[in-house]
Parts: sequence; C-alpha cells; structure tokens
Amino acid sequence: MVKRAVRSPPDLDTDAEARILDAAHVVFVRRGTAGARMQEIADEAGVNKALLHYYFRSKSRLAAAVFQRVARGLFQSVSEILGSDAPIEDKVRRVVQLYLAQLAKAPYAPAYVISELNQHPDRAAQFVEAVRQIREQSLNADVLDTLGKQLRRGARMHTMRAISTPQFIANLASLCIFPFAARPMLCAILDLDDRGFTRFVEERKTALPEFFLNALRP
Amino acid sequence: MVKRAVRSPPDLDTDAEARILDAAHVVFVRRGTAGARMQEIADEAGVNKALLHYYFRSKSRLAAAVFQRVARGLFQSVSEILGSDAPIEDKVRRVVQLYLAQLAKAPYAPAYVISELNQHPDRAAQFVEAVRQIREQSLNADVLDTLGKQLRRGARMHTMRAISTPQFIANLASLCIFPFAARPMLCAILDLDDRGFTRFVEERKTALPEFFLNALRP
DNA sequence: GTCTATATAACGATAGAC
DNA sequence: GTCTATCGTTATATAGAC
Repeated sequence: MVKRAVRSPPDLDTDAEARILDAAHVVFVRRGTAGARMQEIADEAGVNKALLHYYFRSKSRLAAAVFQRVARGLFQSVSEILGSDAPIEDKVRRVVQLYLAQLAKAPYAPAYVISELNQHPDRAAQFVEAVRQIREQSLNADVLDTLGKQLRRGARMHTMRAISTPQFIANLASLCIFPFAARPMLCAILDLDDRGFTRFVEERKTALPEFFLNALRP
Repeated sequence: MVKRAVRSPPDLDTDAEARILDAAHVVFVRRGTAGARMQEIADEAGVNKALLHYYFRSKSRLAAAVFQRVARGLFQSVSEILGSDAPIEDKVRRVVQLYLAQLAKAPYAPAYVISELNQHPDRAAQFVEAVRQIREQSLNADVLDTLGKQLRRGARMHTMRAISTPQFIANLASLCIFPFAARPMLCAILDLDDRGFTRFVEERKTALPEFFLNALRP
C-alpha cells in the first residue's frame, strides 16, 4: 500500500500499518463503513489519528482494504472444498463443518459484507475481483463447472435428485451463513439468549448436513 | 407520533408526516441509519429539512420508526401462515411463495434489518417488541408451540423426519431470505447479471419447496 | 514515522419569520 | 405547518514540529 525503506528485521509484531489494518478490520465490521470513525480506529490501534492518513490516505481507501480482506476470508477456504474432486456428500459435510466453526469465531463478517454490498454499489466490483482472485489461486480453475458436472452425473445415475448449480450453491450458502448474519433476528424469533444460540449452533453441526443431504436424495 | 388538530378530510395523500416517513423508509433502507442524511430524506419527501425535526424530533427517532415498520413488514404475514392449522407441506409452500414474491418487490429490506441489528444493539429490543406485537395480533397465540407439536407428531407417525423447531425455522428463513439479502454476493459468485438473477428467482419458486420438502421426507 | 494543532467541510438540530 | 437562516458539533483531512 505504501512504499517504505526496507527494514531488517521487518518487525512485524509492532508494524504500525498492520496494527492499523487490524484495528480498522474490527471497527469497520462492528460499525459498518458509514458508522465507523477514524478516531475509534486510531484508539483501537493505539496510534494517532493522523497516522491512519499517512498509511492509507483516506477513510474510503482504508475501508476498501478492509472489505477486500473480509470478503476473501469468507470464501477462499470454501472455494477449495467445492472445487476439489471429493464426492458431493463429503463436500457438503466439510463445507458445513468449516463454516460453522469459522463463523463461530468471526460471526459478524457475513452481516458486514452483506450490508456493505447493499449500501455501497462500488463494493460489488471489488467483490467480483476478490472472487476472481480466489478462483485464480485455486487449484481448480472453474469450481462451478466442476460442481455442475458432478451434480448432473449424480442425477443421471439416480444417486441424487436433479438440482442446478446455482440453486445448490445458494441453498448451501444460505443454510450455513444466514443464521449467523441474522443472529439477533433469529434469537428474537426463537426466544434464545447467548447460551441458547450456542446450543442451536451445536445442534446444527449434525442437523444441517443431515437435512441437506436428505434433500438431495432421490 | 405527533398530536395534531383534527382535519377534515384527513388529506392523506399529501400528508407531510406520511410522506416524510415514506421517504425516510426509502433512504434508511438504501443507506443504512449511519449513512442516511436528513437532507436526502427531505429532498426525497419534497419538504424542508426542518420539517423532519418538527414531526420526528431527531434522526434517531425517525430511524426507529422506520426500523419498526420494515421489521414488522418482514414477519407479520409469515407468522400467520406458520401459526395456522394447515399441514406442514402447505405451510412450506405458502411461506416460500409469499417470501419470494414479497422480496422481489422489497429486496433490500432483509439486508437493512440485518445490518441494523448488528450495528445498533438497541434495535434488538425494538425487534423483540415488534415480534411480540405480531404474535399478539396473530390468531394463534404461540406459533412456535403449534409448529413444534406439528413437527413432533409428523416424526412420531413417520410421515416426516425428526427436526427441531429452531432448525426448521432457521432453515426455512435462511433459504427464503438469504438469496435476497446477499444478492450482490450471490450474483458475483454465480456470475449473474440482473436478468440472470430474475431467472434464478423464477427457478427457485418451484425448486425451493421441492428441495425443502424432500429434506423433510423420512 | 509519529505526534500536536488546525483547517475545512458536513451534519443534526434549533430559532424565528410567515 | 412550513419555510429560511444559522448555531454548535463532529468528522475527515492536512500542515508542520519533532
């Protein structure tokens, strides 16, 4: 992001730029881009407000850097699983397991990405670019194509019901991500407190693969 | 909201308070509470900025009024369906049909409610209150209880697989709402433009009930 | 690189005329 | 009720010392 003289050693632990980005990550995800304040980010990073501009020039550039990071984090690992040559059943189990574990740790990422994309249309192009980069890095060039062939073969051999690739992806993503993105909504409707939600997630680790795989059965 | 002398006729069509609330609805849903500007709302309503404060005192009160309205709109109709005495299969079909039609018209409501609830913890209490009011109005006092009994009876008679009420609700809500809340995300991943997304939704109207009901089969 | 101090602009809110 | 004009605050961003 910013050209600097080479240091030796790079002193990564206390690197101000990295600390600022981490702090920005926390604050932007918590408040949203519009609600985030540069002062709060500076406090969180333990540096002065002016330093944020030194490294990132403006709030919008800093916000863009954070969004890129969060968006990638949400999809890079799942893309590898879906693009592998494992059978559908394994893919479903592994994706569910991965997401439920990952989102238990970073539960606000989905809601942040969703609201950013809806409120700030420019982010869409940025997101498309992030997806493109993940596909490029991935061992499998075209994840959707691989998955589509797999789904059609399963339907042809009557080992599973016919389902289009978009519906498959949408269903899997919905069932994994939505309960975390809409956690406060779900807790209100189901009358759950924090412990209740934790139990819900625990139950879901086995209930969701069961539900999803049964839906695919012929 | 504000006490006023009775007018005859009420002149609802050009009622400034209603026009402001409608305008605020549009702007808050589009920009989020933090990103919305009172000036933009005034412009959208075709009135002066000062008039907003005359009717709603402050931005946060106006935001609260809008949130209440959007949250109720998302859940009042679905609550009636789930609380009715129709068989599970009918409920699923009707909920899916209702949501896919409703969200095609107001596609930004879910993302707005989700981000509000995540960024502004005070909204949670407001949302709980909205849910409570909907339950009260509903013909059926306890929707969750009715649904739970229905699910357990189905499992006991082996007409459907066992599933807990929270998992049932979470799955149904996820599959209906998430594709709209995360539309830009989904479009990027699946490489869909606006027409592609419309086709996706059309396909989903039949594909989703099929998927869901098959998942419930024993 | 990192700080203090300040410029500049935008926003929410109010006062007061009509 | 609805407007114009303006106040007070807070935000991003920059200038300049160290």
